[in-house]
Amino acid sequence: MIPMETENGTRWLSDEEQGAWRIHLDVSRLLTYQLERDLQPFGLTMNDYEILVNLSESEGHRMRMSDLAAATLQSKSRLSHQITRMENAGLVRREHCESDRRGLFACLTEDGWETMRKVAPHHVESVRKHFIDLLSPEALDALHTSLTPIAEHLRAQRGRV
Amino acid sequence: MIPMETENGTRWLSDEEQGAWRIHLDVSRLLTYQLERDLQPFGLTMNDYEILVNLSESEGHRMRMSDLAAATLQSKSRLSHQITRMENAGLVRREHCESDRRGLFACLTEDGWETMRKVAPHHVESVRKHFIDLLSPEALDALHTSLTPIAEHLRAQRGRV
DNA sequence: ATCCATTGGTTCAGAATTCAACTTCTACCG
DNA sequence: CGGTAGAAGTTGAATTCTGAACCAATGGAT
Repeated sequence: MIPMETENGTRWLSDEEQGAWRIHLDVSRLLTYQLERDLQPFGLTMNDYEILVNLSESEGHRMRMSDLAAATLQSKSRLSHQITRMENAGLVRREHCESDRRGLFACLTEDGWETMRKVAPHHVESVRKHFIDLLSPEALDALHTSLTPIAEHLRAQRGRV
Repeated sequence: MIPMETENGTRWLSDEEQGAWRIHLDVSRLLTYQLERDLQPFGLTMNDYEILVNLSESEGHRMRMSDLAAATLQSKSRLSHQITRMENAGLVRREHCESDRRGLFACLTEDGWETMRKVAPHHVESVRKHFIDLLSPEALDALHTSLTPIAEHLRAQRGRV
């Protein structure tokens, strides 16, 4: 399948390409919309949840702000605001780092941990219902295989220029 | 592959499932980040661009606000603000609808159309570079096939409750 | 030791987004 | 007809996000 070219040399998308692209866009938006919605009854956003996950999977239930920002693909600024909000909600606490006096840890509080334990099963159920369980194991595998290089490519671009 | 169960009955995700899920999340975020970035030099956001696309593909280069909101998966409120901004930027104009006096059309202006023609090739190139061209035709096809039912499912949920 | 370029993080102002009124008009029911 | 439920859009206030400017600490160079 050779990409169509036109006068100005643009390699426009074929119908198949368009289709794949648009469906990817749609799914990612619809999905975050739905997951967000399923999380709402617990008073959490996807953002909140993702931070809880990251913290609860880390040593000592804490992470350096920068690392957390990198892990969640957010700007430092945004994360800072986010953590402030979560701190006010009692889910998280800031702690100083002795080895580097500029540094701060975001630490899961007891409350944050409890929230996590309570919410996780529902979230997983939600992810299953709206995504995982709608894919055959082969499709899942194919997805993983074909998306991985893209993720790598994009991560590499990320810092650049 | 049987989903693992634990005491409380939660069907946690297997490693493969986790992997597929997380990569999907990452790709969709990294991708919008990158596309946004590639559009920035032209003074457009993805949102702006998507609206231009929708309008330029419609009869008479115009669409009813509601339809546009539905097509772009935004709330009416958000679209309204968005169109106001684009109107101020001269890309779009609001026009009354005679058949329904509540209704409004968002119409592409000459400027909007020109912008579209100028930017589209770059955007397509960007989509190719960061997504399409990194997928084999088979992968593309598989993606389309496996994502379509998900999109349908999510669209069906969308209105519900 | 002293610079100074970098890193880690916050803050502030401006822009975008959400959510809940609110207005106007339509359509339908009795 | 008259009344009213619902649709189409907008508005405004509160929240979140972005990007740049900023401060403080670090880690090398010299």
